[in-house]
Amino acid sequence: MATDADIVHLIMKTYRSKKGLPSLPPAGNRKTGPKEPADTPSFFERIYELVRQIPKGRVTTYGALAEASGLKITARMAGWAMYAADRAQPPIPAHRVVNSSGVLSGKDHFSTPTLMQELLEQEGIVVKKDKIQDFKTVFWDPKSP
DNA sequence: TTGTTGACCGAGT
DNA sequence: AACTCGGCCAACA
Repeated sequence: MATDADIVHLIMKTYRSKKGLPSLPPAGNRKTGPKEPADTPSFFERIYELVRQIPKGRVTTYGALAEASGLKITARMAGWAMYAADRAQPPIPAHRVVNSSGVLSGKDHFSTPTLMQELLEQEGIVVKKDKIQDFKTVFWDPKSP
């Protein structure tokens, strides 16, 4: 079981240096995306705040985050915020957010094709074919922590 | 202004 | 289980 520090270290590998902010695309597949969290009066920080509360070994969904935020935003907007997750400070455990089917839909945004799955497995979560097993058990609802 | 694009979702087939 | 489809809405071109 990895410590929080280990996890943060791994996630940090995907970060561009803070000073070189403009250099975004981690894997070269980023087309457009949200501006810096600070620019948008933001539900960004609100979402990130919730993501930081997800316990190790548990996951939640974009829709659950949107609903729990208390803001009028949709799951799509939560996903939009996660698009800039690598710029969140302090870092957030972005690997603990999956879609409502338990699929690792955001895995392409990590530094390697397997990093997201590896981080989850380190926390004891079983992933098969990009899908979380026993999703109901592992799911954590930010609305009722 | 309009059309297109997403780390989405739920219902339907 | 694996698809579609309509709704969603901020940012871009």
